Amino acid sequence: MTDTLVRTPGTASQLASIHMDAPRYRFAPSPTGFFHVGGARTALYNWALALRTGGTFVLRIEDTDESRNSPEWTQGIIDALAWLGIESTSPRFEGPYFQSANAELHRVAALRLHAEGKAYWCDLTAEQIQERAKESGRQGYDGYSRDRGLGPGPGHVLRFRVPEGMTVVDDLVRGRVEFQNDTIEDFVLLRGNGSPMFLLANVVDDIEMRITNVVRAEEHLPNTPKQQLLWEALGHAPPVWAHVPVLVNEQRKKLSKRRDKVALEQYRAEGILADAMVNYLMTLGWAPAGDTEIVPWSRIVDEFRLEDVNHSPAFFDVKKLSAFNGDYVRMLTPAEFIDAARPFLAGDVPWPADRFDQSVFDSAAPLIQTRIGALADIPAMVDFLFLADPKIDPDAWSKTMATEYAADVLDAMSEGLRGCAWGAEGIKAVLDAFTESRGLKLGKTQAPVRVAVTGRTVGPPLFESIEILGREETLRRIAAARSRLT
RNA sequence: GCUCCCAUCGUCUAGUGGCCUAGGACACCACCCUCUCAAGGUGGCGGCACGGGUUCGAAUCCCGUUGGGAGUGCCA
Repeated sequence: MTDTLVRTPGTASQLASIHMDAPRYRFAPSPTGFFHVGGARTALYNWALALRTGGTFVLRIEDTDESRNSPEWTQGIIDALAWLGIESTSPRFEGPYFQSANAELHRVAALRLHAEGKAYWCDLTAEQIQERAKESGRQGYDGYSRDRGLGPGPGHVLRFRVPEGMTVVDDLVRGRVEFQNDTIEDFVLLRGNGSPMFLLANVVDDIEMRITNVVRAEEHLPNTPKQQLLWEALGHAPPVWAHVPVLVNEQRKKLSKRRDKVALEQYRAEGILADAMVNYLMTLGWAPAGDTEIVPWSRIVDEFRLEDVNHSPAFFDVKKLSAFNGDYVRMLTPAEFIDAARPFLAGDVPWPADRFDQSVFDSAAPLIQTRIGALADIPAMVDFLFLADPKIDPDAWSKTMATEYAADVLDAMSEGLRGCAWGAEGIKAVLDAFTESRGLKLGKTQAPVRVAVTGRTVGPPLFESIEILGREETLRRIAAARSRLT
């Protein structure tokens, strides 16, 4: 790492050159134990941009808060990014860096600001600040220690001396945003214990890592003038800012882990395909050209532009995600589908592990591929193939077996299936014969058979299912159901 | 409260002054297909928050109102 930061407050030509090199984007999550879908979208935006500009995606773990630090959480972030297609082995990828590793650098920068008169020490406690605010009727810190000339000491915080004037943030998605500096309080750079605050650490790291483009969620917009002031105070031209709208729930509140399902890992565990998640996330706040939103990543990389990102918050709609996923599941080749299903057929499944037969599943797979929203729906759709006895749904039973032809259709199938040619066609012919002889509809007569064999009224096509199940087992199930009818 | 952001069908969006009688997708409804359920096909429902301007002309530009949201820590 170079130390462009601490030494020289870059000359004009240096500043210019920073922005002429290939852009450097960054994604700077704090490790919190799970990966937020909002973070996923931000990461994807940065990744797409880095790819299309020939730039770099820098991953920095913002772990300066002790309570948010755990090595396995960092691994979780890297795994989640990899799942999204953001591979740490890519030449476009850099990091992970750890903010905590730069703590000394942050302090040096803060002290330099103090030496230059751009920051000052303050000994007021949070309570004292509150009291003063209450008395004066104004909010926040009032700059009490600005000219007291205090030095460092136990419990003394270092505050940034916000200059007079106005700070203009040029934002690629927001446009020009103006902040009057007198609405920005002298914020803390160094805590009473000497440790650096996020705002400082973030800026120092960005400078240190030669970040040229900061693309992050809108919630950081109010921080931006402070950070820009810091960039300038440290002698550098600020990066190109872009604040994308936040993701919200149905109440239009920012997605929070408390009330909303936000963990990427959870969607993954439910069998949302990575491609579907990526595609869906990219359509929140942005849309590809044309009349379909289902587009390959390569097209997204070609077309995505921050200037086209919507300005208002987007509702993270699980239903639409699921629809996207259904599309992606159906796009899979049979072999790909079987492969994708694999993790969902072991472990917590409704059948005993030793009864599972991969080849049986393989032949049933095409029948269920169009029938699931997420991969986790698969077991419930094929459980009858691997259970010793089908799990009979009571409602399905009472509804279908109460018909006056239920016993007869079971008898007819029992009889006909014994000698028919074994295949969906032959099996269907048996039921057809009975159905016609009674002047009924196939839709009616198949129901008792389906319940007897699979336990449910809905499921994959019956005749193919029976074919896969096998003659002997089918006959056994039909007989079992028939005997229950007395 | 203060600072900032935002405002097109229920939702995600297209739209950058005339191609808009506002397009697509999800959801929903109907029909077709059909052994159930899906998938697929066809059609339907449904929107420029409101009020002023500017303009020959406004969803598109300006102002205001209203309504949402974010931030407001010695968290990140």
